[in-house]
Amino acid sequence: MSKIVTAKNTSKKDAIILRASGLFKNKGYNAASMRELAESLGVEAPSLYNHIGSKSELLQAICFKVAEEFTSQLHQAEISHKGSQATVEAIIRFHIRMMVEHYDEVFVANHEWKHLKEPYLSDFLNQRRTYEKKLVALVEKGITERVFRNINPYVVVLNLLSAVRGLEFWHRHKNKVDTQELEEDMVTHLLTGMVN
Amino acid sequence: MSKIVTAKNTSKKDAIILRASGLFKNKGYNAASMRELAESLGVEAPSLYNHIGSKSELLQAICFKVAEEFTSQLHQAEISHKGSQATVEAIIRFHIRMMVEHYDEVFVANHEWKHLKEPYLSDFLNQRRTYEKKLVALVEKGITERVFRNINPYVVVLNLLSAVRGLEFWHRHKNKVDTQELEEDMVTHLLTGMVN
DNA sequence: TTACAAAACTAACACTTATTAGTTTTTATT
DNA sequence: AATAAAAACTAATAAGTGTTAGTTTTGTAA
Repeated sequence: MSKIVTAKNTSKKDAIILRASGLFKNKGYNAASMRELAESLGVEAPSLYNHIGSKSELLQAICFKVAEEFTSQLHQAEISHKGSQATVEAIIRFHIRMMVEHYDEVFVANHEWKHLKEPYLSDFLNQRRTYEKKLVALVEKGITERVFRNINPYVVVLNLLSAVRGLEFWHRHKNKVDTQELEEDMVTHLLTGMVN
Repeated sequence: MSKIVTAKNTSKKDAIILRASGLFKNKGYNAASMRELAESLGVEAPSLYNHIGSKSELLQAICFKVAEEFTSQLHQAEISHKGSQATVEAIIRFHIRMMVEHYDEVFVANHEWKHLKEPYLSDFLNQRRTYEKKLVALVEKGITERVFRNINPYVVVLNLLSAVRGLEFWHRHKNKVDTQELEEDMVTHLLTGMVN
């Protein structure tokens, strides 16, 4: 009937993935049907297969795009050779920005990764473990440099990741707290609760 | 073939609900099939319907059991007329204990509630909103009494709930951090980062 | 041992799912 | 205007879903 509308410089595949992110976030991967996705794009379900290979490919695209962005930003932060505190702050701010600007994709990567098929599931979990380990190492380094307090670095990383993930709550209370204020408060609190 | 085995003082329905909690947690509500649930109980799927009404009834039972426990504990804490700080501490500790002792059920209530059917979905969300509001009010009271710092109470509650929910991460790192140490560290950190 | 109820079973249904095949329409290029 | 490629469509399929009906087995009490 109609056609899939794309913003300029984005392929139709990208348009589909973007819609899938919102749908998967709202209903969960399994409850979201291809018919539903197609309808939200103004198209019949089989038409999608002119642009994509399968439903699970959509989930893979979302999860690995997010994982890659976090991984590459962490890499940038590591090789920037700033101090430990500035590095951690940059990472926190990046997490917050991702959570605000790419909420749907990050949410899906956080909640629906378990529906990835092998070998993608193992791959994803490995990337995640690696990411967490690097974060722990970064905090440990800061501790030996006496930039950070001597708190169990696993607990610190757990608190950092929990706090930014907690922005999911905030997304349901947007009106209550201003965005910029939230970001500053959160960074300040997380850091000054941690820095010597 | 065989029979559903129950611990003493628990009905077969309760045994099914307990198994369903683990299954729903691991695979998600939609991906978990009744045949799978039945198999894990050593029984054929239709046999389950001698004890339960429907699949969604299982989800309801899990979600509302958890919601009720949190609600009633909050009520107990409120009428105990301890100081604001002691009250908040009791609530945090209860959250942590629930997360440790009833991980599966709490996880399902946190992640799979969106698959509840109406009117249960609205009911659940209302209970949740009420809970959060009471928590905010409690923090506000502490602020006016100058027991707590003057931080945006929504942000404080957000951080509290995020932190305890973050124990999901810890469940995958159990070996790295001792349980008791974790609880004490977390309470101390959350409170002394908040108390005057 | 007989009788009754609880709880298992098999078979089947109605429905939804992702996906494929084959065809027609649309779009772009010569 | 003719042609080729892209992308839509309709129809259909195989697999999986929760659930019901009807039947048989199991456990319990008289």
